[in-house]
Amino acid sequence: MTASASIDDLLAKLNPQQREAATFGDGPLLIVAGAGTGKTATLVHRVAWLIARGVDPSRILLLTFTRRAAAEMLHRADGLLQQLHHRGTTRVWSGTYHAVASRLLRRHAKAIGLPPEFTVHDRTDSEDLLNVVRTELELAKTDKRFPKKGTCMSIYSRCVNARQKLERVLTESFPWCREWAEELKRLFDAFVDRKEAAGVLDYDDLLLYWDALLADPEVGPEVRKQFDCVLVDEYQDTNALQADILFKLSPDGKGVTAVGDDAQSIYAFRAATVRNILDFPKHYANAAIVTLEQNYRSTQPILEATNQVIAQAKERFTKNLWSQRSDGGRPVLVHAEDEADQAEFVVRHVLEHREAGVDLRRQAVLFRASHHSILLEAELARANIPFQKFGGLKFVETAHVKDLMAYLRLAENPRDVVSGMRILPLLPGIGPGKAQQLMLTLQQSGGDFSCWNQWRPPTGAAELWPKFVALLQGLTRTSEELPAQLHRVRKFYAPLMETKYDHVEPRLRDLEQLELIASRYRNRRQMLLEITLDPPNSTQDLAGDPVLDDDYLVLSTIHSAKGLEWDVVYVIHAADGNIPSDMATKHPQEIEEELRLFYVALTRAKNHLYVCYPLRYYQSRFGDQHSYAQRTRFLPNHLLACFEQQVTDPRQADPDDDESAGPTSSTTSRSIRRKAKDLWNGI
DNA sequence: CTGTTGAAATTTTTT
DNA sequence: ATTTCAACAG
Repeated sequence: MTASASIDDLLAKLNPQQREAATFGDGPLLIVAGAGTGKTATLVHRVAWLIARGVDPSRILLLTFTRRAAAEMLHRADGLLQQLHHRGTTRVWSGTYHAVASRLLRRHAKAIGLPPEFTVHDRTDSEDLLNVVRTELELAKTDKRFPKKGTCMSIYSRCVNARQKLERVLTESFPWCREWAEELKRLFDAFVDRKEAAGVLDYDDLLLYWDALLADPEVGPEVRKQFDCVLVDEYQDTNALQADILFKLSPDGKGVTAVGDDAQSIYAFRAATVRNILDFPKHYANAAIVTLEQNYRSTQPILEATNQVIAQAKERFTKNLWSQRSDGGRPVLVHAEDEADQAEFVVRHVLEHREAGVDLRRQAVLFRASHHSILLEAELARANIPFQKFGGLKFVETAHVKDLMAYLRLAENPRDVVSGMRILPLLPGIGPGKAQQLMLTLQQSGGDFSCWNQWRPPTGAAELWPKFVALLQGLTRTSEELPAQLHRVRKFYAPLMETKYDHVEPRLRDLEQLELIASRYRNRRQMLLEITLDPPNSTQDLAGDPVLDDDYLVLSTIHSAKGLEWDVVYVIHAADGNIPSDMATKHPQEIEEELRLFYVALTRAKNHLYVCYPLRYYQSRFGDQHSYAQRTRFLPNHLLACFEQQVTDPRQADPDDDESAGPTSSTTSRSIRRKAKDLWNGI
C-alpha cells in the first residue's frame, strides 16, 4: 500500500461505467446497477470521491436499506479516504429513511410541536394501538366480521406510504374490505388522534413527519440546506412517500444520486413502487443514467439462466448482464421426491461443498417464507451442522422481549398507552379493563406513577402492586445505569413470564442476554430507538462481534438475502404456490414481483446454484395424504436448457421406520401404496 | 371485570 | 398452527 495514493489510483480499479458514476458531477444521477455489478463499490467510491473533492462529510446524506449496509459502506469509504490521508466519514448522515427521520425529527421536534421525548412504535405496537381504538369504537360488534388489526394496519400503512386515498387502496389492494370504508375512516381518524395523545410515532409517521418537516415554510428550508448531497441506495424499494421526501430535499435534483435495480424490486407489499426508479428520468428532467452491466459475482452459465428468468418481466430498464467468469457448470434444477428428500439433498451437498473447501458461511439456503425452512432446520440439527437463520420473527419481536422493553418504554414515556396495556395485565387480577382505567389515571396525573399508590388492587395483585409502582418510579429516576434498570425489570418480570408462557428456559436466557448487552447503549432512549428501528436478528447479532472461527450455514428468506452473495446457493421450495406464493397470484403485478423475487434469489450465487422443489407435499405428518407440486412457473420449459437436471437419489428409509428392518430395495410397501394413491389423488 | 374454553377463520415477505 | 371472538364461570 503506497503512502500517497491519489484519488485516480483508487478509481483505476473501477470499470469505465463505475468510474463515470463515481465521479459524476452534481447530478441528478441514476445508477442502474444490475445484480453483482459492483453497485456498493461504486457508491463507496462516490462517497469517498465527494469527500476527497472537498464536500463536507456532515453535509452528505446516505440513505440505505439497513443500518448495516450504511455502516459497511462508510467503513469501506473510510478505507479509501485513509489511503488519501483524508479525513473520514464519521460525520456523514447515514442510515435508513426511518432512522434518519427519527434523528432529524428529534432535532427539530420543537419547531413542529412534537414532544422531543417521543417514542417510536414498531409495527406490532402500532397494531396494538389500532386494536385499542378498534375495540373502543366497537367496530367488531356487527354480524359481519370487521377486518382484523393486521389488515387494518396494512390498509392504513398503504394509504400513508403510497400517498393514496383510502377508496383507491381498498379497491386496488383490499377489495374484500371495501364495505368497511366508512368504519375504517373513523378508525384511522381516532388512531391518529391516539398516537398524538400518546406522544408516539410509528414507522409510517417517521416518514410522514419528515415529509411535513420539509414542507414547512419555516423549518423546511433549514433542513434542506443541511445537505449538499443525497445518495439513496436500493431506490427500487422506496415508496411514493420516500420519493417525495427525496424530491423535497432537492427539488431540482442537484446533488441527488439514486442507485438501484428495477429488476430487484421486491417490497411492493410495503408500498414500495418500482415506478420510483422507472420514472426517475421523468421526475428529474436533466437526469443522467449510468448502467452497470458487467457482473463480477456469478459464472456465465448462472448469468445466462438468470438473464432468461428476468427476461420474462414486462417493463424494465433493459440490461444484459455479462461476466468474464466462464468457468463452472450450469445451475442445477433438482427434482426431489418430497420435502424430506429435498432437505436431505441440501444437507448432503452442503457437506460435500464443505469437504471441497467451501466454508459453511459461504453457502446459503434461500426460501420464500420463513416457515419453509422448518424441516431443513431439524435435519441440520440432526446432522450437527450449525446454522444461522435470517428473516422471519426476530428475537426482539418475541412476546417476552417485547414485555421487558414495554417496562422501559412506559418509564420513558408514561403516555405510551400500548406499553401500559401490555404490562399491566400481566399482573394477576388486572385485565384490559382495569389496565385502561389505570392508564387514564396516569394521564390525568401528568405521568406521575405515584398516583397509582392510591389505587386499591384486587387481591390477586395485592402483593405485587406496590413493588410494581416502585419499580416504575425507580425507572423514572434517570440516574440509574441502564444495565441496572434492566436487571430490576428482569427480576420483577421473570416470575410473571414463567407463569404466562411455555418454553421458559430459552426465554429466561434471552432476558439475561438483553441485560448483558444493555451497557452497549448510550442510554435507555437510544436502546429503545435502535431496537425498534433496526431489530437485530439474534441475541448473538445484538452482542455485536460473533466469534470469528464460528462457521455456520446461512438460512435466509429471499427478502433478507437482498444485497448479499454466497459461493453456493440453494433455493428451496421452487414450486408454484411457494414461488410465486399462493398469496400473491391475484394481481398480475404481484406475480411480476414474485418473478423478481425469484430472480433476486438466483442472482445471489457466485459459483454454484441449486434450485430445488419437491414433487409431493404431504398434508399431515401421518398418512399418505399428499398433493402434487408443480415446478415454479418462472422456469417454463424453454428455460430448462439453462439448467442441468438432477433427480435426487431415493431417500434411504428412516431407521425409525419399521420398513427399514425389512426390504432393502428402494421399493417398499409404503412407496407402492403411495404410488397407487396417485392414481386417484394425482392430477 | 378477569380468565378460561371452544369454535371459527386465516395462513408471506419487513422498516 | 395461530389468532380472534364469543360464551361462561368465578
